[in-house]
Amino acid sequence: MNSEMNMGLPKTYNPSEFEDRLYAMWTEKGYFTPEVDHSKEHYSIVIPPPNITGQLHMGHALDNTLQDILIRYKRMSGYSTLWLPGTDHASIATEAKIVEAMRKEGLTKEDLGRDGFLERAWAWKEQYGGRIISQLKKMGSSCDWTRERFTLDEGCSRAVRDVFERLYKKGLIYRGERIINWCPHCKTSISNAEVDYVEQDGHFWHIKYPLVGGGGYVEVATTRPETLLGDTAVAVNPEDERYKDLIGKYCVLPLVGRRIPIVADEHAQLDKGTGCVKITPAHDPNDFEVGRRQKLPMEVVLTEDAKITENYPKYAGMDRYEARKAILKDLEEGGYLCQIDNIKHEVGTCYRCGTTIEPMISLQWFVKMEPLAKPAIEAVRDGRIKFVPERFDKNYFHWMENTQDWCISRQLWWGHRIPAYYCDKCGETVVSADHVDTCPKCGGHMTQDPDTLDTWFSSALWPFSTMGWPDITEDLKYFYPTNTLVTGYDIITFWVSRMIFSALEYTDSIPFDTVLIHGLVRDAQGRKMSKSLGNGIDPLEIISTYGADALRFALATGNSPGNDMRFSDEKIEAARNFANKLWNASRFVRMNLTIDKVELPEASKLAPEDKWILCRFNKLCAAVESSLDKYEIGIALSNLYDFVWDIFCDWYIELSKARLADKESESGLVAQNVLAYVLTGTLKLLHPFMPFITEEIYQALPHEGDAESIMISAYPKYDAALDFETDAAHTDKLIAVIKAIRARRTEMNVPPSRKTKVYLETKYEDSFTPATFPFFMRLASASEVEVSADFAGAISADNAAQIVTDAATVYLPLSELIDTEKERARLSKELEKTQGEIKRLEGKLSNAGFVAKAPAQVVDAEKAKLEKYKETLAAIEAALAKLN
RNA sequence: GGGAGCAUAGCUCAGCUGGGAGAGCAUCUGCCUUACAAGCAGAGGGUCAUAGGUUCGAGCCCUAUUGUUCCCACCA
Repeated sequence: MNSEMNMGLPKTYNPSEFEDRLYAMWTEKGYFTPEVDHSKEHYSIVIPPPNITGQLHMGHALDNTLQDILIRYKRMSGYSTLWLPGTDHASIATEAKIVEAMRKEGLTKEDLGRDGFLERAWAWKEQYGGRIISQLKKMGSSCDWTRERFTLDEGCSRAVRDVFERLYKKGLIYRGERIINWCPHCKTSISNAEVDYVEQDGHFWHIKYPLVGGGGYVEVATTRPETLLGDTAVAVNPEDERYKDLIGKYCVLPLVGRRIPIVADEHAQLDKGTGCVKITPAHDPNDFEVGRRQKLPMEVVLTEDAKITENYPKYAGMDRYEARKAILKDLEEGGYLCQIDNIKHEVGTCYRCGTTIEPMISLQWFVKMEPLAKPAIEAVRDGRIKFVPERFDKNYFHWMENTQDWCISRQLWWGHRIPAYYCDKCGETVVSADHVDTCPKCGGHMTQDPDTLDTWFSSALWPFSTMGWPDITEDLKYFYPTNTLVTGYDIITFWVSRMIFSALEYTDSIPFDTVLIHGLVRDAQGRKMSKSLGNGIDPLEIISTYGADALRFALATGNSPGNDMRFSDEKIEAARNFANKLWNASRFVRMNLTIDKVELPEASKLAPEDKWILCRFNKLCAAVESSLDKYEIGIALSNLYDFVWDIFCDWYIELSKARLADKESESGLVAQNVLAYVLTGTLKLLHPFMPFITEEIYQALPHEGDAESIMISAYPKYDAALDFETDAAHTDKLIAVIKAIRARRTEMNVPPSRKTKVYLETKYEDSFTPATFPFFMRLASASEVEVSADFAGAISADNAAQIVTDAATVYLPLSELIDTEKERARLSKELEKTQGEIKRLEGKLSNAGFVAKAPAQVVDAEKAKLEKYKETLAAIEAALAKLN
């Protein structure tokens, strides 16, 4: 074939040559931007907005591959499809990054001031915030970039202020002094969800607190001895007989000398430690509660950078760990330290920086969760929102049912500033979405709260804030609620649950109906990919060496919802090989096409193998659709893989070659049309998974009368007219016989170059018409073929290998290679095996319980199997008889 | 302490509502058969973790056990 015939398809598959070009073409044509078309159903997804600080990693690659598959599938299936992209301002992460960069220049936040800092932050966002977006484009993500949003843009900010005001007025947002998780490194509060508990080695220090007035001591134990400075009581359980007499008495706090009461509180457990607990209300969440119940004073001993306060001059200014050492030394010298245990315990750390968090008493803003959680639980319980796989709803329920009030204020500058204003003069608090300058009460000047909101507060509004809410825009009316949310199980609590209660509260609607959960992408050894391990695989490098389609294929194949997956070189190579296979099969088809318009010939003109491939293709359409509708993306893709490789390439293309020898003949033209029809359809089915290669090939194939781009063509559907099941059975028999011949020849070490005559003894002569003879010559090394219902002794069994299949008995005249004894042994073995099967089936069918209780179609299938085995048995017996 | 997942071929994993186990890679054998050696044709390899149970029938459902991973929880 010369190269002009091969328009648009170079000999080697080189994805980097066309991927960017096609993406630019799609964008230019505006295919990613949907119409608000009320005659169509909508399908929408909002992207989990990546952090502007982020670089594309395998997690994003997987998440976006899955979303793009769904979006492209729905788009081709006739929905008006919106995939709304954007990025997250990521308050802590971004601020930390900028502060770090400033530190290198010798600058602090305070040096720049709030406005100066924000200016710098925005400049940083302009410079780097788009990086991840361009990386998403390399993946082929068909997001509507004309609708791109940012959690800190004007619209999202307005939604945030609006929600804050509403919740405040409803009493669902309040400000109060609570124990919060404080990160001494980030110097901000963080929510409970942002605390990671990691196991660490630690100690249990047992300390004696002498009783006032002598008469001994109480022994308490702690993992954080430095908090001793803040103790304002010792608690014992009211039921504890050992300490009954001590309740109401006082002990002396070692090193400090403060008199502290011994109180009775449920918090102290009888069977734990000594039964006495030191109470530090300002630095421990439990103790805080005890302090409230017992009306204990609160003693703050740590500053916001976790140093001891001025109140304790001996330790003032020491870091918490320095202070711990110093205090332990002093305790020991004072004879207060009585025992040290080594323990492993879970220590709370900041999920961003890993610093051990410090529980602190602090004035913060909170969202009251209980009233919001209730309807959110209900929405999942009654099935309006579905998790895929379902088991993740347990996670969700557990979190929602036990969630505590959400601390939303952060001591950061980069983020949504809290829309609360305090009067400088009278102290009045006003919460308002609009800026407030003067106090409505006294006319004094009002100052806005300096704090900003938790990043997740704005992410929680993402599905509707991005569509213009609180305005009721056309987009909101048409595309909201969205359909599918695709995300990893690691952010169900952070994000998914908060979107659900937010949407229900503010928009009176669910935000999406399905949450598709995927797992983590791990490395080849199954380890989490992480910066510190340095085992991360860069998706962009994978794209540049193997192509985006291969990456997408590797991530989607064999991936089942909710499960982690491993990524390895073998996997990506297998994916690339598949792309290459598809490429070459397409080249074959393209170079054999003389037609410039593809039309499926009428059924009467189709050869059996045409009907066979059409029938298989048709079933594939049904299987892919049903898998995709169930979010079984991995299964859909493996069906496609098998079809392309085993069915289309290994069999149909090979079978078509005989007729393509004369392309202009009627049968040659039929073959061309069927080849092109099935290939085009297969490309369409594959397009959501591998958008680039399918488009590139589609453009090289004739597609007159079809869409100008594969991405806006119609997704192939099951078509009853193509269900040629009975005709396809002929080709199934043909394939079975060819395979049996090949296997036998290999077993007997007959080289492919040695052609043999094939004698086919069969009662299915319809399946083995002379039109099938060339297949035996091409695919089974046949020199010629003869078919008969019964060769009746015309062939000597001593001179021919006998191959028994349920469709035919084949004789291969290979006289000098025949060892009668071996033949007999082989046939006897097959006989035995077949008899075993028959016995098993007969047993099953004579089982009254089976026949009575199994579904009729199962029983019928078993009966049919039995008949087949009986036929095979007869054929083997005949073959054996001939050996004698 | 509570909850969940996983355990299937040498490796990595599929296996949909129960009807005699599959793929990729690896291994072995033979092929440059003009789309593809990133390929073609064959082959070997599994008491589906263990023990019970339900069922006519269990990789699949139930119970327990073992190993493993993860999530949640304020254990002084």
